Amino acid sequence: MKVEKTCPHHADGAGRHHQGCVSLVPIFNHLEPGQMNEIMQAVRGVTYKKGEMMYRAGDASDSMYIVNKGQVKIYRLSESGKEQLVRILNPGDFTGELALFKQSVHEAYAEAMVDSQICTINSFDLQQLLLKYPTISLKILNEFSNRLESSERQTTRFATEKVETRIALFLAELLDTEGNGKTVQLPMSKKDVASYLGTTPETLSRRLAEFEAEGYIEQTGQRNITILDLDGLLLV
Amino acid sequence: MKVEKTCPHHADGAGRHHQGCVSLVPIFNHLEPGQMNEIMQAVRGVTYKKGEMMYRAGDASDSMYIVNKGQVKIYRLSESGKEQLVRILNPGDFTGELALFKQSVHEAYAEAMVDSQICTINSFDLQQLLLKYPTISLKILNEFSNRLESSERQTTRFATEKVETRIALFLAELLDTEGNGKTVQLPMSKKDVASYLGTTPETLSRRLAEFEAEGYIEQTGQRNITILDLDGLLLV
DNA sequence: CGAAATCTTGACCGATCTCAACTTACGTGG
DNA sequence: CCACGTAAGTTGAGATCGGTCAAGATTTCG
Repeated sequence: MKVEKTCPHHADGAGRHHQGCVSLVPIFNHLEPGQMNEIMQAVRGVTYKKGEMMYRAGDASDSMYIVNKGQVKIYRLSESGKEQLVRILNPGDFTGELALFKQSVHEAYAEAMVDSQICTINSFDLQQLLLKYPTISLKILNEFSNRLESSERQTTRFATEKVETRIALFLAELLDTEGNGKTVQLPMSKKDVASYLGTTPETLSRRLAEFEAEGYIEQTGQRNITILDLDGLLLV
Repeated sequence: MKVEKTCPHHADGAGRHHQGCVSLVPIFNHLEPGQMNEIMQAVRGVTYKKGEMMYRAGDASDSMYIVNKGQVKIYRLSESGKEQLVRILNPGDFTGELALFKQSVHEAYAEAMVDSQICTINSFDLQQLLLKYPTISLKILNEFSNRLESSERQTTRFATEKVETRIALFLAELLDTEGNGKTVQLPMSKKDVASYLGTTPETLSRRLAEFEAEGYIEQTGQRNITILDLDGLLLV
């Protein structure tokens, strides 16, 4: 649970670490070098070990977290205590946003899935930057738009589609997003996929077996799925 | 389907209509009069009759819509064609945001539930305003944060709670938001509530009848519900 | 190599959807 | 202001989807 600070930018010569960190963040990478430097002043680097929590539901929220290296999983607990995986952050993704623009507490949990390097920006400092460099706001607004769009799409799927269909759509999206030809690799364990899709590992396993029996897909290894008949899959 | 333009701001003396329109919009109402005038230059007023569509899924999206008077319902069709009500816009609320920051098409439908007055701002003009007055961005970011938060909360509920619990939570939230004492008034028909909660009118009707039989609530009229035992309701 | 986690498969049960009939409320026009 | 037609809401019966519990297989990692 211990948090180690890395690349403390006040230490001599350590600033370079931030260069790598900040410049790979989409919301900042359009700025000029001078502005970039100013941002680096506000950014702190932190590393988390696998399994460490970045924040928990109920924690006060006062920073934005940007993933520099590693992978972070965001999940929620429902009112009745069940866990649902909300999303996985990869390098360049950020979180903490929900509470950045109002005083509040986190509603979700953020856990490092592997050893990860995270950059944090204090909420107040970020607001100052946004006021000074309005283009950053547009970037963030754009990111929020996308996330909101996909969250509402997801909500509608949960509200109207059965599990079988949600799984098929998930596979189709994977194929679209990061498919190499016809094969997709699950970005997380099947257990986590089940949580993400609002079902159980048992049901996921059964449905995938069905898809395979019907010739729509082929499972090889534990995380690789070849899509044999995308159209058939989507007709389910 | 006919759209009538009202308060055309180029016509003499018609600007006053905008004053009322713009000033009641939370994202603008912190600005000074001079800035407000500039914004009014970019805003157009439009009225929609009950049942008219403001936009449909697939339409190109290039404006932000702000409800001045009336009520607008936003809903989606899932991949399999089922409808889900996403939210209801009341005066001061806005929509169209998803596509404002990237070229894209609407994924949802916006329909006037009653005769409504809407203010629209062209996407390009809005971006100029955001760059000029960064505080507007912060307001919108704040609004997006809230909406994202509630959308993800909703997703988690769909993913993990059964219908009974979702209904109970919905009632509890209504009570919290706009409850006068112990009585809530449904903001829409039960049919729409069912759609919003991702269930059917039949199931909603049954569960409410159960709640009533168990003494948690009392239904009077078609849209009024008195909460007799909130704790009992939430334990369901 | 062994413990722990993940994944799979089976059997069962319960929640919710569907279809259908009926009742009630609402809006329009006479 | 009432009557009618349409939409909304209710209630019942049956079918199905998906969750739970349990056992076994497989994988991973120390």
